[in-house]
Amino acid sequence: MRPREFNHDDVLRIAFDQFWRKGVRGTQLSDIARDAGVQRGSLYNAFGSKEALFLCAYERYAGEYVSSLQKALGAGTLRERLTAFFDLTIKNFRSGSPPRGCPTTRGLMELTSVEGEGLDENGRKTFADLVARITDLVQEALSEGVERGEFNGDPETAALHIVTVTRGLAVLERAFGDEAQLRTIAAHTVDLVLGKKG
Amino acid sequence: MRPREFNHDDVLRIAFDQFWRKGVRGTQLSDIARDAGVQRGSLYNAFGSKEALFLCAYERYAGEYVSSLQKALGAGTLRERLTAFFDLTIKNFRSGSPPRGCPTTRGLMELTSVEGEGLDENGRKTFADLVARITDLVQEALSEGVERGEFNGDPETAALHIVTVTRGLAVLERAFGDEAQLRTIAAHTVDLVLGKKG
DNA sequence: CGCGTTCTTGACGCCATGTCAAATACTATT
DNA sequence: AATAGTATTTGACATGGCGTCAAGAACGCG
Repeated sequence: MRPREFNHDDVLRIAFDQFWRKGVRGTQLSDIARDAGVQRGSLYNAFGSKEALFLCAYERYAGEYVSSLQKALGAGTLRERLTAFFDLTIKNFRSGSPPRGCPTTRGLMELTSVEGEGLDENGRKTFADLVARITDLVQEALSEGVERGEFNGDPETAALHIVTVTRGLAVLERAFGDEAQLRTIAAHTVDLVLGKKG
Repeated sequence: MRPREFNHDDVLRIAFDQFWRKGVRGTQLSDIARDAGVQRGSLYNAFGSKEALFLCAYERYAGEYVSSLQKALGAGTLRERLTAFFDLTIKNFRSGSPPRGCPTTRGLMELTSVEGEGLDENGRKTFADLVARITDLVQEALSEGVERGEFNGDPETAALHIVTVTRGLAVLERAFGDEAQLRTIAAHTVDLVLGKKG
């Protein structure tokens, strides 16, 4: 069989970069094909559709993202962990030039626009998985905090609340683009969850 | 001059309904035209473009939405007000069949996908305005709460936090579609802001 | 009663997605 | 080493939606 003439991973990286910068709708497969030095048809052959390519590229990113969050949530006091978690989240929203926003939230909203259909449901599941994985990481940190007496409350509910705030931050970033505002909200959230002095 | 053969407001209602159900991308102007009994060309003549029509339809909705939130935030104890605010927010996400999600968040994410361009910036501003208006309403309720001794804290920061949670709820609704989960987070947020017993 | 302005109508161009068949390049088999 | 088989590449094609435009239609006004 004839071998691929392009590197699967390179294409995913290039595609993700474009999707992140221009959105799914704003990115044309011909752009990705040009940047990757590949014919459009080859992308269809390899991935099936634009949305499938996006999901592949997205999942590749999601793995890296989750492990960086895991690292942030893994060391120090609970307050330090949560602070590092929010810092990384906000930094992620505001990296690139211009700030790129949150790929997760954007992708979810873009792909689940159409009601009740195949690929959209696929996309929804993919994004829901990521949110669930992040929630689990936060919950784990909170549970360890309970054991160490740094937190008393329900880790499950608190984790949901924290993750909800991060998704909300993604929307506010998109609406206002004000990093200081995001940091204020994040710090306030940590204070609310742990108590002012923590 | 020749008079319009269609009712401006009717078209906006029909358009908004479609955009809400199927998203901006998933809605075709021909659908709206058919449902409204209007030619596609007339829509272009009246509104200019698909995205402009969406923004018109959206602004029409935003006014109604904000005033319903205002009503929810205007009576009872602070706890009752915030609870009513979250109830209405969640009910709004979950109304229709299937649940339609949050038009604000969805629209924002869909329209601001492409970086740095005219209409997208327009859309961003429109949505940012709505979020700001809602934040103001919440902040006002909190300030009144401070006067009445029902809340002590910074109304501005707390309002930002609460609105951030509502935007996050919109994302979680999209991801999981679990109304009970949304209600848990909302109740938890009210407890955090006002104190458990409030 | 016509004049001008605005709205309507339907055909058109454009562009992006997605499809397909033929050509191609490699592997495995004999 | 030649050949059969398989997967990939390639470029042309079909489809369909957005947006444009010129010609016609309907009304207010002089």
